[in-house]
Amino acid sequence: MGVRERKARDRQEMRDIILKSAYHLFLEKGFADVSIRNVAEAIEYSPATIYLYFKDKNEIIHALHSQGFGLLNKHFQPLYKIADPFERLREMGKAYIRFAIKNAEMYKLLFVRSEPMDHLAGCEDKNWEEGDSAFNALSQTIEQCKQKGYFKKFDTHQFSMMVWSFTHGLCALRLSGHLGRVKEEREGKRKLDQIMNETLETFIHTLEKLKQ
Amino acid sequence: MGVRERKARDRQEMRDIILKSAYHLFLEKGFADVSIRNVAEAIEYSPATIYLYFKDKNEIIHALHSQGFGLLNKHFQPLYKIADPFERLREMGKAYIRFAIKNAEMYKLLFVRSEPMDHLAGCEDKNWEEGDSAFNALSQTIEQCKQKGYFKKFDTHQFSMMVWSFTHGLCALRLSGHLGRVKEEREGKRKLDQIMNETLETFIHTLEKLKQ
DNA sequence: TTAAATGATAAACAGTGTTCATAAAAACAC
DNA sequence: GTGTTTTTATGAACACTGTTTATCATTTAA
Repeated sequence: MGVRERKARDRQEMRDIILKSAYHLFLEKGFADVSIRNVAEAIEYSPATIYLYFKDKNEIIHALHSQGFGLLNKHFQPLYKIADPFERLREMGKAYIRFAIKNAEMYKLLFVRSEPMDHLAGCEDKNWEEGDSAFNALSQTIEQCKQKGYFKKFDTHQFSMMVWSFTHGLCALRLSGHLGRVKEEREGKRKLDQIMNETLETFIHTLEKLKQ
Repeated sequence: MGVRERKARDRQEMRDIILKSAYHLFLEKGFADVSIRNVAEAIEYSPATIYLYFKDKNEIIHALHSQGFGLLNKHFQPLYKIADPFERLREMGKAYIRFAIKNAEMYKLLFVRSEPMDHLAGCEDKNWEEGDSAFNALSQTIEQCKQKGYFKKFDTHQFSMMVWSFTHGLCALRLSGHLGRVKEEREGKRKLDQIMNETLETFIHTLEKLKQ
């Protein structure tokens, strides 16, 4: 009797429907403006029904959070083919920024909002595989750069933190609207995407000078 | 008859009372968990009264936003005495991070939340003096560094953007809880503040190598 | 003293996340 | 097939949120 299995399958299916609908609404209306009632209406169920499949709104957010990291890792995958580690590092920066701009709401969910991290702090024993996976990709690339003569005197972990901090900072300033407020941009001299590329290139350029 | 003047004074006084109370509540309960009704109760007035002094919640947020920049600029003021521009740059980084940690909710209001920037985008003609002031302090310091032989081949504005991106990224990751989730920290090897200092030092160290 | 303007508020509107008793449907035991 | 238990779904409610409006008291102006 596979009735238990079918029920488990049905349950997972329902969870997926809710998540998919919630994600679409996030993309449409932005993260802050989606309510449980919106999701319920979209899937043509009562709001209370959602609470049969998710403990609360945070659990939905966290589920999307996990999916988002999967998406980010997918964006990174093609870059692992790049043999030269420094070139790969540059392309990782570009890919990271592309991801942040193309999936703005998702990026905020992954790296700006603190709710998912708080939720994660609750279950402390559990490792944060998705996050570590992305960070390890960076660390490994930097380690390989070191073997090619870059950043020789620097600690790999600290250097990775620094690179991540810069890249995230650039994306965060862009998504929060602060980048569009700097004088030069306000005067319309440059487009936002151009500023981001130039700033990334400036950063990469400083790293380039750290060879041997 | 100074009745107009007195009324204007009373009005400003009431606005200050509301702002002060709102700020205290923000510090206590965090930005997201403060409502107009909370503020009203704290000052012992009806919620509707607040709307006589502020158009809506965003205007309160934006008023605090302005005050926050004043506070940040105050934190920077002592640093202008430092003669050596590179040393000043380092201390600006430290001061920025100190400010972000000590005034976490305010920092989020200033640099993470997008509402104040959206509100600012509404009145486009108005310059954003407070923000430019802080950014100019950074730009000038970097310009002076260039005169001392640092970053010679770099554009001042782009280089300033890069430095700001890094510093903000570090603070943002800390305040959103992402810094506490990196493997090394999860294993309890290092304290958060130590990580931030080390990462800043790593960054400063890369800049140091860009002399002449 | 009367008329107009201002200040303050209770009540209401439309929305939020969440809980709970109730009703319908499916699974199980006999 | 009947009766019982478990699962699934929901309407209604609770305690909130930001904001608006009609109403009332007070202060200013004529």
